[in-house]
Amino acid sequence: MLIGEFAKRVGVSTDTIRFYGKVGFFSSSRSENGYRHYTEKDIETADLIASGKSIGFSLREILAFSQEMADGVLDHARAQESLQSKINLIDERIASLKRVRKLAQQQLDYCRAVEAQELSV
Amino acid sequence: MLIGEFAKRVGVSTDTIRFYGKVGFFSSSRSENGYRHYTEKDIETADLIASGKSIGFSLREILAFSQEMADGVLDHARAQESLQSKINLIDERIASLKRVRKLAQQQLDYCRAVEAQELSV
DNA sequence: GTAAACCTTGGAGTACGCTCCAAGGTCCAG
DNA sequence: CTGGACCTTGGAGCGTACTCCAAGGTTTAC
Ligand SMILES: [Zn+2]
Ligand SMILES: [Zn+2]
Ligand SMILES: [Zn+2]
Ligand SMILES: [Zn+2]
Repeated sequence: MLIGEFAKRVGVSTDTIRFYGKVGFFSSSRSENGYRHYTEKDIETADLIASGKSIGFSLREILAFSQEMADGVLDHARAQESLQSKINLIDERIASLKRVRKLAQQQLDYCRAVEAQELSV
Repeated sequence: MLIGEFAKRVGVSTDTIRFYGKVGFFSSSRSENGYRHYTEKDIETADLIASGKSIGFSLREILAFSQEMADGVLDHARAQESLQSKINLIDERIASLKRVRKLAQQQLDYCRAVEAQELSV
């Protein structure tokens, strides 16, 4: 499919798609008139970009990750090491999020308690 | 304490501290010669910035959050609503992280399986 | 054959979060 | 009173991730 349809399907602008292409994502095949072509696999890549971005990875990190997902070319030891370190990073982020969540929850509880006290006085 | 000592204690550059100050963080008290002063409370703020950043919040989001943490001035209903929405956002991020973690884990398992098969052939 | 709806490139501009000057004031030790 | 280690401001520059625009080629539809 062409860039307009592709962009609509993945929910971003055509400019953004071209930008991702420059970074190194997608199959980069063109028809004779120069128009970019996108496949279902590119849709999966776009979904991975969305996921990665939503959890705070940079486009370059996501690119490296998606290349490890492709595997086959890379040697297994390297790919496994990289995937494992990515998993460790994710675990750290989850732990961080939980810490901040706890902080927010405590503050929320505190705020409610103060409010209740104010109302009872 | 002065900016140099403060920056060292929180582990960032003095430029970064001044930048955070411009954004709106810290107590912004100065001595007569114009030097910035920082307190233990500012250390806590800096820690909050570090946590917030590590989990993908922007400085403005962290600023809003830290102001809600201060509370007292704001009305309770508003503060509670905002804290709750922040907790919901954190929960979404945790869910996203877990999804990507699962993807990575599957790929890792797959990579190991392929490697094992290659060795046995 | 021309209008509309596509596509192309390049380059400029934006917001964020720094980072690095330059030029100069302040403070303290010897 | 001079050197060195602080501090100040302002402004430039940078990497990331877009976003917008101008100028122009292609395709399809009437
Ligand atoms: Zn195609
Ligand atoms: Zn409250
Ligand atoms: Zn002080
Ligand atoms: Zn493998």
